[in-house]
Amino acid sequence: MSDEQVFLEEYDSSEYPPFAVTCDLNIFTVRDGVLKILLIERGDNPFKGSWALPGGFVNINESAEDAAARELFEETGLHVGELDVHLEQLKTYSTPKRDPRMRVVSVGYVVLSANLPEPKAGDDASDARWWPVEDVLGDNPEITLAFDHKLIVEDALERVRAKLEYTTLAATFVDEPFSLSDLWRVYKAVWGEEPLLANFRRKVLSVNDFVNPAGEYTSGGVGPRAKLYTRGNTTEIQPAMLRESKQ
Amino acid sequence: MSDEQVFLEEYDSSEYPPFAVTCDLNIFTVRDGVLKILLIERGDNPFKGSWALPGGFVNINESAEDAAARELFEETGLHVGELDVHLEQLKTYSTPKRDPRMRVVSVGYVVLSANLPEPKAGDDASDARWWPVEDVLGDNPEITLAFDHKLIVEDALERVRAKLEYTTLAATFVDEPFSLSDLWRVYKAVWGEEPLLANFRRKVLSVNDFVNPAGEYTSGGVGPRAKLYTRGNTTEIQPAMLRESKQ
DNA sequence: GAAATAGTGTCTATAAGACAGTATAAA
DNA sequence: TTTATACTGTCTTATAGACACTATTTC
Repeated sequence: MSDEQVFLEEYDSSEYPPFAVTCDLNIFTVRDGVLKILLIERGDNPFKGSWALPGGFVNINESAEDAAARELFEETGLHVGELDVHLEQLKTYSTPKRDPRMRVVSVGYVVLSANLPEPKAGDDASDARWWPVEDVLGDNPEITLAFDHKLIVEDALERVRAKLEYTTLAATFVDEPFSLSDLWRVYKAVWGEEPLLANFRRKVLSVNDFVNPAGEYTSGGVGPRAKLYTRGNTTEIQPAMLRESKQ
Repeated sequence: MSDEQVFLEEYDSSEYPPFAVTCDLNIFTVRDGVLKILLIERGDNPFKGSWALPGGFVNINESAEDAAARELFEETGLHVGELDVHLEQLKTYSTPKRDPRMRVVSVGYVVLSANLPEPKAGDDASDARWWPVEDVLGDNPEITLAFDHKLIVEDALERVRAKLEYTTLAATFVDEPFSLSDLWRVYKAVWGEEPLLANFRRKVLSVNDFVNPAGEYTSGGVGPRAKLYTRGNTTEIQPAMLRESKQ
């Protein structure tokens, strides 16, 4: 046995402070032109009756990313790796009293996905539903967030807003095929402000492989038929498309 | 006692997997026109003789940020809150076998600071020194990184490079007062490419309150006296100053 | 025809890339 | 006088903002 192997055999890890590690998922979708986030009403203490981000404990033999992907599937049926599902790490939250039960460090994640269905009630939590992000972060008295989850949602929203500026992630929010107006409504919903549609069209079409013509057109509705597109393979928008509030 | 208080009194947290939580610091400085990172040679197993990021265990009653600030002070004498010290969370690393001793989740941080002194050897680690980042990430056989620290340094470097594009953080790398050429050399060292000096000057001076004239001029050296500046209060550069490789 | 929507074209302002050119100080 | 450095100016190009305008479809 090598020196290092002997060391590891004899190593006693019990002297270090034990933490629980969890993941919290900010799952966003755009429905009816509104940015929404999936929250779960807590059926148990602590924070019984408050709303919380979906998530859970990281198992001893999995990474936080794996735990996040697992929880995402359990909660929504979505698989990471599908083209219209995006998962990324947000930030880690570790203030000592953030969970009154025990010492918990939580790794936050952001998930974007196209038009997700209404969650079926009574799965494992007492209630799960899509909330408009505006209600969650505003002063809607119907909803109180558990733990430090309001802070986490604030960080997640800013991350998503910023990412639409310099990545093509907006396209993960729409079902294929989509029109440029569909994509424009995503920006409108996420940013809470509307780029001028004519300039928006010019920008999107000028970014190579942001969207590709699907060869189809819309039918029905008022006005001319809109050309439909599918998602391209480019991930970055260069130069960025800036929010008005960032200029 | 309230329902929630009773619940917390009776709560048994022992059923959840115990993790150790650490922080790892990527402490960057620019010395002699070269971007350098502080590494510590491991005197003990595991990875004895390899180089590792400074850091340590998060205590049960402190946040990961507090632990990072504490370790930074222990390692360098720097206090977070000083004007030329910047600390920010990078990312959390949690793959199951990343530390062979035990299950460790590590929160990575990035620290930027002006021209730091050579660390005094034989503090608590067997050896501590500034390594050129290029050597650390290149194939210099003199240096092997412990754990997944090479991956962490790669992420940290990309973070710092990106941040110089859209923030004024480059100024935390220079001692006050500084000339525009000093600031330009920071960009050159971090990016590994040089923006055209004339255009760089125009850009920096066009960003309101990026730098402020100190009213002084350099003395000595070849050529005309350079005007000196101090750091301004603006944190964002809008529009960003892009690397050539990002265009 | 009115209204909503899809899409085009153009004028202007801003900012960056490229680079020429002037001035200053030390060796 | 040569060399390195500090700094200014200008021409061109790329891009975004603003907005007018045409075309198509439903009611």
